[in-house]
Amino acid sequence: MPRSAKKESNRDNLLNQGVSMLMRQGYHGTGLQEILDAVHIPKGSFYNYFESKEDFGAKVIQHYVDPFIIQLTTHLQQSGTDALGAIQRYFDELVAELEKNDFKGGCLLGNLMGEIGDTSPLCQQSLQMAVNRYRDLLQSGLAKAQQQGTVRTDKPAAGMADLLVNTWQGALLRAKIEKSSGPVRQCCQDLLGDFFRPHQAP
Amino acid sequence: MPRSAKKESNRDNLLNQGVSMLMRQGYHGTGLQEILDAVHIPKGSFYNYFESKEDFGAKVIQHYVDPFIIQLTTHLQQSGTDALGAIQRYFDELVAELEKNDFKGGCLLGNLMGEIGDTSPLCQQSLQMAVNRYRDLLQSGLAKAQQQGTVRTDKPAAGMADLLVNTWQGALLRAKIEKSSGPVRQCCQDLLGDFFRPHQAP
DNA sequence: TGGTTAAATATGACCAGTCGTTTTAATAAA
DNA sequence: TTTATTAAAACGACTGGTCATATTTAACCA
Repeated sequence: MPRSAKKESNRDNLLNQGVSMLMRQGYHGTGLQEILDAVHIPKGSFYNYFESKEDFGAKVIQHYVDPFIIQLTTHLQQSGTDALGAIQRYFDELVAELEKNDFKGGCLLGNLMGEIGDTSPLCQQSLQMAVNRYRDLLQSGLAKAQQQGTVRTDKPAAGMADLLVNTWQGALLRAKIEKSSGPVRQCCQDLLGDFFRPHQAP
Repeated sequence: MPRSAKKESNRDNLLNQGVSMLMRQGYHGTGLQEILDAVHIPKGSFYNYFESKEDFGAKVIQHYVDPFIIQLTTHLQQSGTDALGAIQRYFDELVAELEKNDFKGGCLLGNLMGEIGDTSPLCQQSLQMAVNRYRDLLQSGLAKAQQQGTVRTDKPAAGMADLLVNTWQGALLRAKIEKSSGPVRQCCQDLLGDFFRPHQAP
């Protein structure tokens, strides 16, 4: 294996491990040693891949959000005539995975926004970008649903996307401490199934 | 000063300091030494007041929520004929304080739910109780508003209270990383000003 | 092509400092 | 004096980060 490929592989392993450990144990609750042990990379090598723990955290945040963008994009592309249904099915998948994980972890973005969102400038910027990417995609999906007549048009799609993201985050926190998917299911029902629907039947 | 009184005073100082430091820096991001220095209590004395850091965290959570309960209760009692208005004014005060603090900290409950909500059983239980107390009070306020005709009655007050709490938490996280009160203002507008309102004008 | 060297990368011992907690000694109350 | 409480020192483990050394790669000239 060429050297640069191994470096990339190591880097990727660190990021993947970082995602799962930072999500479950938090930023300050996770030591570098713990992550490095898990992927069998020596302590001294860490700083060949990342400038600092803070830099690593910022990169982990970016790395985290990619799969979600892909997942939601796929749903939106697959169901061309029913964007709202695509969004609903996407969130259903998230709920299922949350239940599979016994409500542990939740969302890395939400957890880190709370923990270091206003103490680490690097991570703050990374969180901003990640959340905005996600919100923008959701917004485009809701706009599509508006055109299709399944979502009310008297409110801007941007505002609804923000509301959906925020409520989802809050519901995830509740789900975490209640060990129940009730809050996140309620979130989807209240917003996608009620608030976002057009007032008048067509 | 009698001994027991001083002990209570020390205990209270530790809790107050704990609230502000845990809110700003998180649980694992705050050392006991830091808290003890701030209130001039020797390190060795800490375990006379609390069994462990985790126990301290759980007590801090309980201590945190009391003022909010009082504040909201006061608003609800003062404006007897307009419960919805009381809730709105209460949240307006929260927004104002958030702005005063430059969007730092946010909500201790939200931050700790994300950071240690599923790793510390003691704190998890304390978080559950604190959030439930708050949610229940909000629910009673919304139920009152329903009786007064200012809030829709086709949805249970309990569900709306949960939705409000969750959206507020998520909006606080967003406000924190965007350094803007936009998200929390939007939260109040969307829910209290729109979603919770009766469908038909009277 | 083969051999040499310089640059790039990987490594683990080690740093000073801090963590939460425990033990022990001093102090105050009874 | 006896008993209970407080405080100080010390504990081992661990923190993020550094650095000299070892190893590998690539560039060069013969």
